[in-house]
Amino acid sequence: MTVTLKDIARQVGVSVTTVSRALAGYNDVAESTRQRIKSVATELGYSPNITAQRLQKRRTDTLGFIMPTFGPRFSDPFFSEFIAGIGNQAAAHDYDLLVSTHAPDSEGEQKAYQRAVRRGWVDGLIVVRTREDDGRIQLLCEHNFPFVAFGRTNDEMAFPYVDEDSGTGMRLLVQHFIDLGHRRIGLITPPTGLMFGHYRLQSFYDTMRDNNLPIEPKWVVEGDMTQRGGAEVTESLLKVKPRLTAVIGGNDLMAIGAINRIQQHGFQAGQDIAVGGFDDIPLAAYMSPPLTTVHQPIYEIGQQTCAMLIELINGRTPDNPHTLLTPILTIRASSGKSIL
Amino acid sequence: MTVTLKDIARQVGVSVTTVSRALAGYNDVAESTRQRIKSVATELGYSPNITAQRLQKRRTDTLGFIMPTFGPRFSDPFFSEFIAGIGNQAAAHDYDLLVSTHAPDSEGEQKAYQRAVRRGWVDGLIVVRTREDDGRIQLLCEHNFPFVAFGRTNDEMAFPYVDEDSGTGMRLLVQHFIDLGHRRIGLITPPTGLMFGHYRLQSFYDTMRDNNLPIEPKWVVEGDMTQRGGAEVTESLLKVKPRLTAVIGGNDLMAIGAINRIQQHGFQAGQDIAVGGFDDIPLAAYMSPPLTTVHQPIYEIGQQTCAMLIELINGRTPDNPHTLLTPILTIRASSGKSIL
DNA sequence: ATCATCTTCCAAAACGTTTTGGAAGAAATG
DNA sequence: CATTTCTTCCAAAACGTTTTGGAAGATGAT
Repeated sequence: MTVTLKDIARQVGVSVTTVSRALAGYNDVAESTRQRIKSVATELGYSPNITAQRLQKRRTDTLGFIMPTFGPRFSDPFFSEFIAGIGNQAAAHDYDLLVSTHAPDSEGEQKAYQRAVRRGWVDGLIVVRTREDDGRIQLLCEHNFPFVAFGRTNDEMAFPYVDEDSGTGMRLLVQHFIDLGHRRIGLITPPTGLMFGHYRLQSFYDTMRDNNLPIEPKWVVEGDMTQRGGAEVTESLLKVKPRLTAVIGGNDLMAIGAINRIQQHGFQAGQDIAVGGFDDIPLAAYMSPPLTTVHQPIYEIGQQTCAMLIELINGRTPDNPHTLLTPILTIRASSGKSIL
Repeated sequence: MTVTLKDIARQVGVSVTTVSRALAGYNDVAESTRQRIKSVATELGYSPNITAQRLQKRRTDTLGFIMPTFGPRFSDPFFSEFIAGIGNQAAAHDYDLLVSTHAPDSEGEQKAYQRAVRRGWVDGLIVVRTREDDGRIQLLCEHNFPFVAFGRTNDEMAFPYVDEDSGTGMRLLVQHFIDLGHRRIGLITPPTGLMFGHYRLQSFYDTMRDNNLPIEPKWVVEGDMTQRGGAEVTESLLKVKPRLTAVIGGNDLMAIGAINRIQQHGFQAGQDIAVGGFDDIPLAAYMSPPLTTVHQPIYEIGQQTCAMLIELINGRTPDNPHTLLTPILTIRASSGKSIL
């Protein structure tokens, strides 16, 4: 039932070629013919078949984003903001965005990436939450498939990425606490294997050492990036003696979980125990107490990542294929006052 | 450079047809030939060109989801959970999910829908946040395009949807407050035009009336679904004399904004002023005070909506094209104790 | 009048797949 | 032996577009 070039051609009494070229705006078709063609086209309600165009052009004008979701049920404000960033950027360049969700390092995820590297599904991929020895990135590099990552990796492979300078972010946060007089600071790290967790953990150690502060192994626990997980592991941090005076969450959700558990134990977050987070999700400012956190411009990162990918796909080399964004420490009430 | 059926055919010394049918598992090709073909196929690393398949099959095996984002920068946990729901369901049925973001009722949104109804982009659409006189739904109905909505509309057009029973949800919440002894209850409504806002508002009025409680116009203000907006309009609610004893947010984010502003004014949410929300986003339980809210199973709604759409696309009539989910009131500390 | 140059058009190939409608030969049936 | 029925294969068409490489006629230059 859908109307094709052939239909128009028949009606106007001209070849398919001419119709195609008339509509595409080539100048080798008489203006009068073009007008007739155009009017018939709109009359019949013609619109080109996208799939056919794609087959012919051998490109899909589609970007892929495989969301690493932890657990089937899943909600992280990080992702809705990030998707908005890449989505808007993609739309601005007339690209579609294909999204699929898979648990990190799962079989489904692997299949999805293998499907992707076979040309013809999407023109390029956006990879987030890079991991140590990241199989996804190795695969993409091997197949020479266009992609841009949000995050670096430990391999020495060269690939384009945008990343926050997690190390600096952590340093700012820890130093802030130290400057307030804290000596015993706990840390809830992201799951082992995530690169940004690695940088943050490393920088946590470094900053403490640079300030000649010792760290007990018990001060560092691992969370799963959710508020629930953050709350649970906070239990063990609260058992530490002598008591920790500050706790840092590897992301805002875990920090929020920590605050929750701290208050359940009868302490005041921001007074008895200072708390800091990472990301500055929109809700961070609306917690009570409002959360001190390292601000990451997620939306902009999404935009930049996407823009870089589009450059890459179109054969241009991005001017800065290794963008490192310096984070800003946003101080709010949860870090409390000086305890000196 | 990509390997096609033709390459395999040439190498094996057989026609393209035979290769295609061998790989597709038809039984009109000798087992020995099939084996040779298969081994050559894997040897060459063949994978079918998806675009060509789509052109031939005249279906894209792709679902579309046009996310109504308020403002360029945007973050709502609702959406990441919803996307996870539809995404997983789509993947389970071997469908891809195409996501694009547009401001509600914007020109871009209109174009996106118009693009969609032209067959060939996606096989079906998922519509969320239905509106009064929803132009999107009218368009889709006119073009007889397969879609399923999360939410009803005021038109009497028949279309498949999944919806929460917002009216009942609001009734539960309001009655809960009334039972606790509240008489002056404020409401922050979602933006005018959103159907679920309409139901909630209506049910708010109804429940108050059924309890013989009057409502002052000043008790009802409109928010924009963000925590920030919720906080701002709470200002005017706090000016009401005699003082409101309870405030309901049209969604959790606005309720959180309200709590924030209430506490800035020196009141204790849950003690001086009770607060309730809608959605039960994962963070709701981790607020301080934890938020009393109407639980919506967003992930499941996403799954159901998607499953229904796939039924529809494949020509099956869903067994229940008008699913209404009964919400559950989740009582936490923010609604406080009885004030009688 | 001849040749070169525009202008306007189009047939055919191509993109990579699936499906249709047989054909050729082998095997089974009468 | 003559038919019928399997088995195994394939050429060609189809999906709807864009691009290539001209061709035919008109116009201009000499």
